[in-house]
Formats: sequence, C-alpha cells, structure tokens
Amino acid sequence: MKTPDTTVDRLFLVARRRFAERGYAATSVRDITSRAKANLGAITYHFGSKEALYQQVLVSLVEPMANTLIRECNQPGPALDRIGALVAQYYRHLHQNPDLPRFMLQILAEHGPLPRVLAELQNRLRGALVGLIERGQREGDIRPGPAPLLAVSVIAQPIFFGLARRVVAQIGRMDPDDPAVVEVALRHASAIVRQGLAIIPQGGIPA
Amino acid sequence: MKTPDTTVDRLFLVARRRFAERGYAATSVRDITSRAKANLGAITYHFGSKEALYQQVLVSLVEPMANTLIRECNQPGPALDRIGALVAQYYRHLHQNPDLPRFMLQILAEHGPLPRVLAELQNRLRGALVGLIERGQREGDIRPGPAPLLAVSVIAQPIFFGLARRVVAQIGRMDPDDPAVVEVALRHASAIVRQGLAIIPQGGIPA
DNA sequence: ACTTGACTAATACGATCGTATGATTTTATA
DNA sequence: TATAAAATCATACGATCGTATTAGTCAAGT
Repeated sequence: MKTPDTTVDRLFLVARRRFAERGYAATSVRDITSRAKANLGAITYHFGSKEALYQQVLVSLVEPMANTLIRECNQPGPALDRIGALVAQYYRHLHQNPDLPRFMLQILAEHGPLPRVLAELQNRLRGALVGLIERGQREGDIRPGPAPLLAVSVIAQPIFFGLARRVVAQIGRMDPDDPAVVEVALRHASAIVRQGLAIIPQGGIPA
Repeated sequence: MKTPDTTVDRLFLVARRRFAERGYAATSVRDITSRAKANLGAITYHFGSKEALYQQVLVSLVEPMANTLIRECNQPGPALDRIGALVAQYYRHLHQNPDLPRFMLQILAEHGPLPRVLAELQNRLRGALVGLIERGQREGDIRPGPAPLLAVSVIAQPIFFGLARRVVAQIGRMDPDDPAVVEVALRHASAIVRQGLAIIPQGGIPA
C-alpha cells in the first residue's frame, strides 16, 4: 500500500472537510494549506487552482454515491422494497461520508445551473428513481401521483437525516455516531418512506 | 403608506436576494450596494456592518416563519390534521418567500453553533412540533416511534419542496409559480406526510 | 558524480475585500 | 430662509484573497 499521507492526500482531505464546514468562498487557500501543513503554493501546483480542487472534491463525493444508488434502483424486486433498501443504503452512505450532506446542501442552495458533471449525475439518478417509482405504480405497490414529486419526497428523508445529526444529538442525548442509534434512525426513515408511498388498503386516511 | 423605495429598503431586498443566491461570504458589499444603486458606504451607515445586515435579513425571514408554524402547532384538533395543515402552511410560506429555503439550507449546512436567536427559534419550533406529535401518539393518531425523528421527517418534506422548485421546473414542464402547480405539490407533500405518520389499520406494510 | 524532474518553500503581485474618513448634498425643523 | 440633522458621496486604508514567480531541496536515472 502506498503511503497514505502525501501532501496531495492531506490537501484533499483538509479541503474536503473545510469546504464542507465553511463553503467554497469562505475557505481560503491559506486556511487549507496551513492546516494540511503544506506550502501556500501547493494547491496551485498539485491541483491547478482552488476551483479545480473543489470540483475534484465534489465529484469524488457525489459520483460514488450516485452510482451506488443508481445500481440499487435497477435491481429487481418489489418496488417498495427496493425503495426502502435505497433509503437505507443512502442513509448509510451519508453516514459513512459525514462531509457529503453539507456538500449536497451547498449544491441545492446554489443558484444558477449545476456544473455539468453534477447535472448529469443528478439526471441519471433521478431517472432511475422515477423509473423505479413508476414501475411500482404500474405493479400496484406505490400510490398514484406524479412520480417526480414522489421521488423528491423519497430523497428528502435520508438527506435530512444525514444532516440532522446535529439536531438528533441535541435532542435525545443520543450519540449520532453510535451504530445502534444510526440503525434506529435508518429504520425509521426507511419505514416512513415506505408507509408514505404505499397504497393504503382501506380509506383510513382522508386526504 | 411610506415610500417603499428608500435606500434602506433597496439594500435590504437586494441583500436578501444575493445572500440567498450566493451565500454570505460570496456576496460582497460592493455587489449589494451597486445593485441597490446605493453608495459603497451605505451598508455600514444604515446597518453598521455587512454581518449586521445579514443577521437582520436572516431574522426577518426566519422569525415570522417560526411564529406562524408554532401558532399552527398549538391549535386544537386531531394531531394528524394539524400536521397536514402545518405542512401545507409551511409549504405556502416557503413559496411566498422564495429566498427562505436557501437561507434554511445555508443554516443547516453551517458548522458550529447556531446564532443565539436562531437556536432559540429552532428550539421553540421543535418543541411545539414534538409536543404535537407526542399528543398524536397518545391519542392514537400517529404511529409510535421517537417523536424527534418523526419531527425531522415532517420538516424535511416542505423544505425540500420549497427547494426543489428548480428540479420540479426541469422535470415536468410545469411552471413552479403557477398556483395550481403549487397546490398539487402542496397536497402531495401534505398527503405523504399524513400517510407516513399515520397508524396503518392492518399490517399491510411490512417493516 | 551529474543531470533531470518532481516537489517544496518563500515571497511578491494585483485584485478585491470590509470599513473609515471627511466633504458634500439633501431633508427636516424652526 | 437659516440651521441642524440625516443621508449620500468619493476616496483611502489596511487586510486578505488567489495565483505567479523564482529559488531551493531531494530522490531517482544514467
């Protein structure tokens, strides 16, 4: 195995953390290089520019996530089960990559068009999810309604829980890193989504 | 009625839009003052500093929203109905204040403690919502589970739809400002939350 | 041993940042 | 209309920004 602590590695890791914590504009090259114990010019040298480093960090976070989820969407099985698994998977992924939720929020909060790479990933992911939901609707698993809207509802849950770690920690004297706590929250999110999307047998729930 | 176009008003409005679009750090005093057709020193003169202007914008957006929702939480009636109404109200509020969702995302994405004012509002709102959910659980309206987690699930929906306007516009050749479209999305979000939180009569939905 | 290429280091540069300053203009009050 | 207060203005200042420049270090390749 290569030495895992080259200057490039340190820059990349520190940049990911700082961009996540403070955003692109509020994170200076000097902040990153000094924390990474590298020279001021190191980012320009190794990555070309601050902007290029940011893009690289961004893609390195978003791409594997999107690919994982798209793969999950395309597996066989009842649509509702797949969506439950998808939410759980998404949740786990966000939890294993604590910087990712903040990046996703930053992306969502952005004004103007997404960077090309991200837009393409987003389209593929949305297409896969919408396709899955529509299949569920055809097969009678999932309640009727505009599939894109349902897709937004699905995605909203794990993103928010990945984010709400601070909130969860505040609330319930629970450690948001405790795997047991993670599992509880995960099961909860998955169950809420499943139930929200399902077709309820009787008309027990008025509109 | 006072003239609605003083320098202070223009600064405030432009600042709100630009902070929402680009964030605090990426929005310069010069950007705001020039767009507001005011002098460079106008922000310092009228608000004290850029930071003070930002805080003022933030509070002016978040406070009325929180108060509206807290009032909604404390009204009588079946808890599930109240939550459905709450989501609808929240959605409408976000839609009437298009800058608000981005601010909320920026707040959520922030690292470190919230500003005092916001933390207090958040606590009050969460308390009201959790209380409402717990009441619903006692009264048999709402499924069991940790109320704070359910509260996060509830809040996630309207925030995401307020945000996903861009996504919705991309997807379905719908105009996200068309009141009819708004109403459809709103009803959808409200219904999803209601169904997700409800107690399902039979065990039709496996965990 | 010498050269070459990859990397690190120190510093400088121009641009832009938020704010301060003092003059000038506008507005309001007497 | 005279005068005080409020607001606007042009400009300057020091700090910090991202990047360029140039020199120095070090390990392979020959």
